[in-house]
Amino acid sequence: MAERLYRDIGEHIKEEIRVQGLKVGGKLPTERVYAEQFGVSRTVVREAFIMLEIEELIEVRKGSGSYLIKLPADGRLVRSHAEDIGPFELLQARQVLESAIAACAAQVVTKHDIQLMQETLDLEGAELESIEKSDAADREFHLLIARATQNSLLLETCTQLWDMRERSPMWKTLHARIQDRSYRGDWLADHREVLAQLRRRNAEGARQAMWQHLENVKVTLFALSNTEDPDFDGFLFTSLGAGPL
Amino acid sequence: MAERLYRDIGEHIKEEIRVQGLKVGGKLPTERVYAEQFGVSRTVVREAFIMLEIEELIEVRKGSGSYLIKLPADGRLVRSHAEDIGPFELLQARQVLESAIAACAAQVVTKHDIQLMQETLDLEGAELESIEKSDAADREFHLLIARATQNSLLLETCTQLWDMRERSPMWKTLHARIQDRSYRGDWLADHREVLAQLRRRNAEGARQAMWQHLENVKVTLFALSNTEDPDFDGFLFTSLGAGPL
DNA sequence: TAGCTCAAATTGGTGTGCCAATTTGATCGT
DNA sequence: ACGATCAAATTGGCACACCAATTTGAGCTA
Repeated sequence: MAERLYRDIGEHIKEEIRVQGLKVGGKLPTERVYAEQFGVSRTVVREAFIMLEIEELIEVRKGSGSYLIKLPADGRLVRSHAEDIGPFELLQARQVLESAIAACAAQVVTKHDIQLMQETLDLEGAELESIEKSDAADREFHLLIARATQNSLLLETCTQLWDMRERSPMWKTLHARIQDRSYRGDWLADHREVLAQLRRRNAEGARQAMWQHLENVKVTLFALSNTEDPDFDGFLFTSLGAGPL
Repeated sequence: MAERLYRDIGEHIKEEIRVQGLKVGGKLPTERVYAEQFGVSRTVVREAFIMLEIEELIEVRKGSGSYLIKLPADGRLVRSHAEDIGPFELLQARQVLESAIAACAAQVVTKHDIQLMQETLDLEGAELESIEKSDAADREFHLLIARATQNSLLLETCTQLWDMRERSPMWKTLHARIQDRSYRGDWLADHREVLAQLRRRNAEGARQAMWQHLENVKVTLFALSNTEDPDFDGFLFTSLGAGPL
């Protein structure tokens, strides 16, 4: 396969770097040198360099040369933009992070925040039939909690976690399955419990309520993955770890 | 801004994809079309396509065209906010999130993880004089904890928080101030306490040790901001909120 | 001798042309 | 009318040539 030639060259260059023991900060051979060494045009080497640059392995300086930023990983560690993450891994991360965020929010939440959350849950309850609407309310509720911390980074983190859901094509499949069920009612009850704890300014209670909520979601997901076609089973178990609290 | 032209074009193409609502699986305009549209050569567009390909946003098929694999995330979110975020807000977010991550890690940490952390702390202790070295060890220790959860999203989140530090010009100022002091020794003791709790697989202990560590860092930061020139005072209080636990 | 200047060499940046794989659709045979 | 075939159009793959920024060092000057 002559296709994706720049990838082959890029991997060869990585190997070359490893073998020759180039130090971080050191200078790589020039594009022309590699071009001759591998018997390809400089264009291809340049493309390979771009690949290494995107992977944050090298830095390219016009008129000077290219320099090693960090040693290329042998196996697998490059993951600048979190990609193929399974729903379980995502849910576990949300469980760990959002329960902490809920505990934080409980200590600084305002009456206004509480009111907004209440309205959102009312909406979620009223629109249980509409997947679109109740799902939007679901997301909104979680983000309102993060917003209540008044820390933009926590809100940002939470937003990223939720955005990641839409990016995964797998989530669409799960979505379709959950759609047929009535777990949404259970989850709404979870949400109400979280809100109740927030109302009482009970940090530990909010943490545990949020933890339990996402535990329930995980269990649901697990049940779905077992009872139906096992097309995406390998997908689920990227890692489990971490029990409650 | 003639340098790194392919990056500009690549970002423009991402924006184009978002704006025009191209569906996943859909076909992108050809390299030639983009070349004309942006007024650059096809070579540059090709490089931009390679960038998107490395980021796993598109798939390039010879003789056919390029196809969207998933919607590009709006990268402006993190980066645009990164500038406006004060050290206190960042530290608070780290306190909330990293303490939860530490609790999670305590439940699944392996002997090997513990060993790596121990070595990192030994290094941190040995290099207390070198700002560079001990700071790198500091970062490494925190990331090792996140890595121990075996959840790539938690690691990713933690990494983003630390990367944000470098992005803030303010942190350099703080860095220079802390450099003169010997808080590093105190923080190393904090780290050792966290590691001790992880060794005992004590989730609650790890959570509180990490919380206390970052509380100490916040206090240090606060002290520095009061005793010295008040140039960056307005900078600090973006939000405080959230007490311990 | 130390330092400055500037031109040549080095190195990455970009544009153009042609090649190869794929797709498309018109044409021919049944 | 249907389908197989194949040639032309489309599209990405690659090489080469030239441009621009940077570095280097020889030679000049103080």
